[in-house]
Amino acid sequence: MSLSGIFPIDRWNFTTQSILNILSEEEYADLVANRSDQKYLKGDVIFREGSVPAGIFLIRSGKVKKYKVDNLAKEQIIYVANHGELIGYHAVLSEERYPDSAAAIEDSLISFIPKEDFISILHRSPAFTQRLLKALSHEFTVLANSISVIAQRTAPERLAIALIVLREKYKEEGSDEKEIILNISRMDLAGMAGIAQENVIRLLKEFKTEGILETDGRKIWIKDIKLLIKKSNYR
Amino acid sequence: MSLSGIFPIDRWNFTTQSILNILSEEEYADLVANRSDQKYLKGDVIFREGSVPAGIFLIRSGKVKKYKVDNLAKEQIIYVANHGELIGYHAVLSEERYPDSAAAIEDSLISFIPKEDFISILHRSPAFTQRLLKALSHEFTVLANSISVIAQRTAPERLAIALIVLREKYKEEGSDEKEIILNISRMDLAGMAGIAQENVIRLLKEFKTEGILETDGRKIWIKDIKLLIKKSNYR
DNA sequence: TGCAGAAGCTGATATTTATCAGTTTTTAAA
DNA sequence: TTTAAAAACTGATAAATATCAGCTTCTGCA
Repeated sequence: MSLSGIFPIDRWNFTTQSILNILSEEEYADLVANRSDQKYLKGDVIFREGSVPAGIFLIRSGKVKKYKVDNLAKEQIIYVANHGELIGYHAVLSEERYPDSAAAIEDSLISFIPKEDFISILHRSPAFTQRLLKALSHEFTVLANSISVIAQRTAPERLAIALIVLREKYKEEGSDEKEIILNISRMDLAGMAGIAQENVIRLLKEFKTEGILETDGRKIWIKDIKLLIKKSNYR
Repeated sequence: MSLSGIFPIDRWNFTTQSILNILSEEEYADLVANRSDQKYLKGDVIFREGSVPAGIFLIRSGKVKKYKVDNLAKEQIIYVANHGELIGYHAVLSEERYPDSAAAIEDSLISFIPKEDFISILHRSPAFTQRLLKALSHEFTVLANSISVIAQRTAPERLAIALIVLREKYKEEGSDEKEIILNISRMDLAGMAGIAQENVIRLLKEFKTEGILETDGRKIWIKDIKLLIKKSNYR
């Protein structure tokens, strides 16, 4: 599933969206039996780096950024998780503290699942364990890819890549592709691409004059995905 | 296990060194029954990004870099694996092509294990599967950490961090700490820290005048680890 | 609807880092 | 032990990006 046959979009997504599908109805029911649902407003923190995990989170609706704050500097966004995805399970599995923080980038509904229930299903379902093993292995691809991009690409390329990836995440099933609107702060965009917020704005303006996108306040509407892919200089 | 109580060295290492310990003697014997051993000279490529995996590799002796080459640009080193570690298993587990390449950075002896044997043990030993799940989850910590460092640290800080991490990898059990000698090319150092090779050399010279290290040809001898940690500016 | 705070945006400047075009030193093979 | 190739190193310059200090426009709440 490559975007326009050029951009390897599968290299940018974890696959936790589908791992719960492998559970039987009964197993799924048991997994979520003791869940507690909570609404998070845009900007609300879900968990913080360094704290001890008590369970995992299932994003029912909304979008969540996973990020690290180095020293007192700006945030680096590691990943943007969408509805249907699990977050916070790494720390449970590795028996460590959270290596990163998570916060809602739009209003989100999120289920908390106690770690005991997660571990219990893991022990009960070898198929689920295998599926998780596969998902975690794929994450290596995604993260290695990010490392290489951040280290080797120029700022305009990184911003273009961030926009392409976000566009997929904001794409709603069935709706007209031309109507995809990114609703994300310049700060978060800067955190994703690893560049200064001021330069994000300057680059967006440049992209605008090149006919790649339109903006309206914080909203970004990608008009020409082919041009954007060209800008990203991928492959 | 933090270095000098400051630098979180555990954030830089995968844990595949110990995952085979969980196997029974019989399971281990079966895993390596059909292995083939091969010697790789410094610089030899073990597998290449994009190729189809046929098995996994166990590093018997030596050191291996895992890296990505973006477009035609320089290599970005994702990880340096030491003797005792497994490599190439992500692609087998995720049923994808290799997301990165691997090459020996010193003469190494490496066992190739057919993927069927690896998968077979995985199905046979739930304990091994759990251990692998834990190891893969820990990798998230390591890679997320790398992303944040590459995106947010200055060149001297990144080089200092690379040297600290390498020092641990070159530390031989039991030998005098003062005698640790890094034998690594400036090119590989540049690939690890994500900076130009010329600047690696300039920074090394700077570190030398500050009394942090000594060099002799390609060899680097870290004289003052405390000063180096200070240079890395960690925490 | 007015208003305050947040976020978006701008231009000027400083800083960092890469690039280029070499020279010198090291390494390993003949 | 010579010697050619590779790697280490140097200085000058260019390019990319961050920082700073401010202005403007949104946004949501009273």
